[in-house]
Amino acid sequence: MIVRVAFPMALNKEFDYIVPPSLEPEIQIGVRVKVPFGRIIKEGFVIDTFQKNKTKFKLREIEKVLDSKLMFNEDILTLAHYIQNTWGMSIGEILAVLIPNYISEKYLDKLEKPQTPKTPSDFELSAGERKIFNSIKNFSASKPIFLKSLNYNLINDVVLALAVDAVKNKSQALILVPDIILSETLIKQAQQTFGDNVVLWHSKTLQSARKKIFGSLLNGDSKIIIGTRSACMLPFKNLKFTAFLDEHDDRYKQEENKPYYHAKDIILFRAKHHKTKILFSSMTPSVESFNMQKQGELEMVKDEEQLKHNPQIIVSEDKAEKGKMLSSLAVQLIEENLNAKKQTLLIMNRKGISGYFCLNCLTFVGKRDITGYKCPKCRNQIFKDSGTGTEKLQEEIKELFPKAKLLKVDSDCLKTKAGTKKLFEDLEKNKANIIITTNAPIKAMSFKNIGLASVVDIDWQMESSNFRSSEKAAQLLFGLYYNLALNDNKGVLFIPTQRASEYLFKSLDAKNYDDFLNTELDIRKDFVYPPFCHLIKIEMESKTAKMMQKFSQDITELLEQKYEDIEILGSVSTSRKFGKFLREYILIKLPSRVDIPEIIGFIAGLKNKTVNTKVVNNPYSFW
DNA sequence: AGCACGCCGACT
DNA sequence: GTCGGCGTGCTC
Repeated sequence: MIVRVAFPMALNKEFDYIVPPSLEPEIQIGVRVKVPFGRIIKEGFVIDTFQKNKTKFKLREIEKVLDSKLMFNEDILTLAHYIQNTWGMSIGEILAVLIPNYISEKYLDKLEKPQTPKTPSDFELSAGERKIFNSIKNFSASKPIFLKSLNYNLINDVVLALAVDAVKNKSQALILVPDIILSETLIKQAQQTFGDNVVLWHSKTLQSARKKIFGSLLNGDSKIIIGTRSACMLPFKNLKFTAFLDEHDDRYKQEENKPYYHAKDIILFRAKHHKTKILFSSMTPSVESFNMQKQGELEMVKDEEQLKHNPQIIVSEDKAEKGKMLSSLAVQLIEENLNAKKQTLLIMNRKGISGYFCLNCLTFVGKRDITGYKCPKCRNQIFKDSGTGTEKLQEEIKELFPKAKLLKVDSDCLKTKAGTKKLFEDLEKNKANIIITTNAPIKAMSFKNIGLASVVDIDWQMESSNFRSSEKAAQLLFGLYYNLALNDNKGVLFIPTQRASEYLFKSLDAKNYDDFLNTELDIRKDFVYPPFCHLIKIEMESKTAKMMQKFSQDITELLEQKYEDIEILGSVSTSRKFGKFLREYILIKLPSRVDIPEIIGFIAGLKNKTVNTKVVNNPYSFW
């Protein structure tokens, strides 16, 4: 017998070996083996078996079979092939991601018969919720369903009811959320109803818990998994339902580490095998989903929520004084809001610093690499940064409103349960007067006391080179607007901008998100951006600008020669330096989703010693 | 990706 | 002489 073995290394090739007759009974697709590889012995995954040598090579023999239980099944192998073709990684590397070393044989041995699911206490749905639940249930699994609603409680109730309904038949349901800490309400509600059969999966889930979850899923237990994006790759046995809450959230795309997958693509692929019903929900749908809806690729279910009041939206071109962040109108609005004993929410995303101060003599030394740098005045080597945008804003607020209770929410605070809880309590109990935050957890926070919300640096967000920047800005602004509108207390949304004539602000002024989506879609079509083309990004990193330039020229020429109908943008340089490395990227526009594996493979083959590359299919980040 | 071979310069 | 720099080529 011959086996095909995939090694967990960045080599897009598999290797065949002879199985000595004594080991044949132990061999199956899904076990790991020890084999001679060149001069060394390596561990690899058996991904195929044959009777005859299909290669021109003289094969060597495997040395040892490492597992008596399967480490992966057909479903996971199919998924691995899909990931390889779509996101470009070797099968062995992908399997190493999908089947981490925490599956121990011991644990798999202990598996029992599938547990019989506990009967959930019947889910209480209101009449309106029941209607929506039924209409979603009546759709077949052939198209994803979009639940458009402004009511978080309704979405949670309906999604949980659908999940509970799906697992009744010895199957599994997955509820994906962008952020686990901000999904407390949903999790508590799920646990109350379904107890131990609710399982949480996120980056901080402990190894011991992961072992249990893996074993349990492989065992086919009925579970409702609530998790962040990586949960889409779990070894489900019979996944009958998947929900994407806040489907427009970019955190469903992984771009830092390989594989650079999008959870939606993974689930859409796996759904074919599992016959999974897919539900997207959001109050501000992504442009991609909106287009799918227009193309008839989505079933639409709308919940017509009555807004409690109609917040005033002020889009203002008033400039702040030089060196200041707040215009006089902004100051006036904050003051009025303070007098009305309501909370002010100031959102600011700019994290960059403008430079460094010498800690000894307070000389400003500008924005520079301070490693080993000495202060020109006092030769001191210790520096402090000038503070981020939010810190400057904080100083300005303190000066203007010394009596106001100020709460600064940094992204670190939102990473911990305690920090998030404290923030929500402070908001709920009206402990803070002015809240400054970098990214607003608007979905989970209380707007009960908020009378004024403002995004201080929306222009900066929109100036980014990301073609999705308008969309992201719109989702933030409309999200704020809807949340203000869902509360009784006559909140005001204040947007300082120098681009008030942009279509985003026209749609915002008209309080019409669909209008924004329509315009945005037209623009994407005119300029040929997704969903009207497919993008591949090649990131390059090099110490020398010359090598990088040559490499990007070569790559562009080769691609243009080889493929018709493609457009190549760039290279785009970035001011960001990583140590001594310069970074640039090239964007490739493909007319449709054709030939992606081929192109990714082709690019991967264009290696250069002095230029490191990273190829990202369907990129979301552009620095 | 690893790993070895092999061809060069610069040290005990 | 030999230690080590990295360019090249191969692994079933």
